[in-house]
Amino acid sequence: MQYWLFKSEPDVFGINDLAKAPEQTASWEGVRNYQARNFLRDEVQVGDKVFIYHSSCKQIGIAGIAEVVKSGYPDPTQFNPESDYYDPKASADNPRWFMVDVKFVSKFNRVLSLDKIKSLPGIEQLGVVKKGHRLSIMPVVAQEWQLLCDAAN
DNA sequence: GCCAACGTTGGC
DNA sequence: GCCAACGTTGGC
Repeated sequence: MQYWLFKSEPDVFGINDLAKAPEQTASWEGVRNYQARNFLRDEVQVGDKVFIYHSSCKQIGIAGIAEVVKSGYPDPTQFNPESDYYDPKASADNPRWFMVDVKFVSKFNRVLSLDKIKSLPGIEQLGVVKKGHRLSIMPVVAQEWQLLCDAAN
């Protein structure tokens, strides 16, 4: 079992949207970055826990927790010319982009803010605190996960 | 809305 | 395969 952090813009899809989704489950579609794609395709597994991180918004930080309920499979939006995520170079035989399904687990009483996260000793290796780190899917080690959960309570 | 940092593209 | 130009991300 591994831990992850998924970034999202709450204006597009945030922790509340996940909580309100049918069966509180949603496809994590639209990831268009190769390194993040590789995580989704090869490493994210059913049962893994995921921090939902809100970016580009008023309250930046970790908003809650989700759990992976389906591991990597081709993201259908890449085949849909109507979609913002359409990729003309992708084909059904040779899909380029992958996604997983996640289910809502919990929402923090308050967002664990980026400022607070940065202030935690021992968190220096977490991608999200590094300047210029733009990866939207990133691994979190168990120690960091625990630290962040403690800080959220 | 600014801008630094980063990823991707495409000409050579 | 280099690298400049361009587009995007994301905190501020």
